[in-house]
Amino acid sequence: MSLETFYKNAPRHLVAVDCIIFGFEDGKLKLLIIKRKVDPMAGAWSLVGGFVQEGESTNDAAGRVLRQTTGIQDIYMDQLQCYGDVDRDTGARVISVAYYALIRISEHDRLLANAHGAHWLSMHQIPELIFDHNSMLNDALTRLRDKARFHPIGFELLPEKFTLPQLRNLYEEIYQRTLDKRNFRKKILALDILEKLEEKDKSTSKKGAHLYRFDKKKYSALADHGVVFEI
Amino acid sequence: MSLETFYKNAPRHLVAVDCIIFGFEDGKLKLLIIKRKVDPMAGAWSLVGGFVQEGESTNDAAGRVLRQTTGIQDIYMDQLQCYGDVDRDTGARVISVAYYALIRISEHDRLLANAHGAHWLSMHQIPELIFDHNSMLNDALTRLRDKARFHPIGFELLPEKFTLPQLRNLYEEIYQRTLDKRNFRKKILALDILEKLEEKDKSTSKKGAHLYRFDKKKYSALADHGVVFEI
DNA sequence: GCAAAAGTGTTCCAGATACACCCATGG
DNA sequence: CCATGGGTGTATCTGGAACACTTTTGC
Repeated sequence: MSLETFYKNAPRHLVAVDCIIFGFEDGKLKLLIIKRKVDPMAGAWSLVGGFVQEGESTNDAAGRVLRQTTGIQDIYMDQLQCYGDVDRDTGARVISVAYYALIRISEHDRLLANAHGAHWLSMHQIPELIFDHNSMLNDALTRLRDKARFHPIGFELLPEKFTLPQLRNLYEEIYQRTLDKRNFRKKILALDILEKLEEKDKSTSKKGAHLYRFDKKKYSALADHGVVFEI
Repeated sequence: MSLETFYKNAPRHLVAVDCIIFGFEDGKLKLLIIKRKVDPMAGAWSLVGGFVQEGESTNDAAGRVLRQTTGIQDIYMDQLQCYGDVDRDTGARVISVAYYALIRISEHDRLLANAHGAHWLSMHQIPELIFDHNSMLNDALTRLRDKARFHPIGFELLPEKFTLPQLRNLYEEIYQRTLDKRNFRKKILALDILEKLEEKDKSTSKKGAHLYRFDKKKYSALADHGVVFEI
């Protein structure tokens, strides 16, 4: 078979990306979802997504979708997996590549998000989503937990300065269980990626909790190599 | 935007599946690869793959490709991830979904494989593969190791009856390090998924090693729930 | 002065690791 | 009888888990 016929005879498909966008705010793990604008299922809740364009990699497509919705770029994003069932999209046969992203809610453009009809909802408020988007979310949560066991990705969700109780709270949200204060503190400080600041955050207690910042160099070294970071 | 234009205006893409097919034979972890039949890169080594057809899910496509090449079905297979770079295939823009499979070499159809120009090569013999197939293989190896830490998938690669030294050997191949005989034996037997047979395999020693078979019920319970199975 | 959250060490236990000798048998 | 790979038990160490009281300060 010639090159021509090999590629020319193959069927072509619509390919989309869908983004599971996690954030952390008010001590809750949240998800950014939108009201779908087009039929079928117009008006229903949906992950943010879009079609992969000609000359655009799937990674780039996911970055673009995220940027268009939240206004930010250069954020943590990983491919989850491809969803390729024939009938998953009731409007047409669409193969979707799902990505999950971790963003600092404080740093994103709320106005832009609102303009796109996007909303941050905490995990227990998540409604029925269109198509297989609830499955995607579940898979993303599983992946997030797996990933967090060996990589300190939790930091991607926090503002630049944060307190240890905040960080612990984040992991409690991710794993849906309480964590021992002392053990958590011990383990996290042992990683030696945190810089303790003089400032305190008194918003949640009279005594105030020390603010920390992570040491970007040490942090990225760990993030790259992968650390055992069981909580 | 109407349903019509939303889906109709979106670009369509060639979508392929590529399979990283692992096997285990003669104490070596092996990979099934073929000589590519079409240009570009005709004659070069390649993973087995094919285009996703209309009305065919990506999972089904991977199953079909595997069946066509090896003659077997109902085997362990998982999606690895999607490879979506624009220029990854030099013949055309093709988005590929990679799958990895674990098969018992003894049970597959060698004649069929040969007819397709397929060859089993052990890991250290793997040549340069086309496109991004070497990356896919590396990613699959990483995934295999991760998966094997918590799921007893190693069994998928062995014949029905196997000896403990064989099983240990398999894990040594997967992890590329030697494992302590006694500790391995202790841990594997503690899982309580093995049935010891009376027969011995004397092909590798005068004394002979006991053959084992795994208890399918207990095995699948573990495989489903996921076990901590650190070696 | 008291309520409310932050911060701090030690003990215990389980599971991982390290390690050396005897066994069975074919040649 | 000996070479070869199979099979077995124990001591040690490390890291995770459990656990309660003191500190600070705004009200």
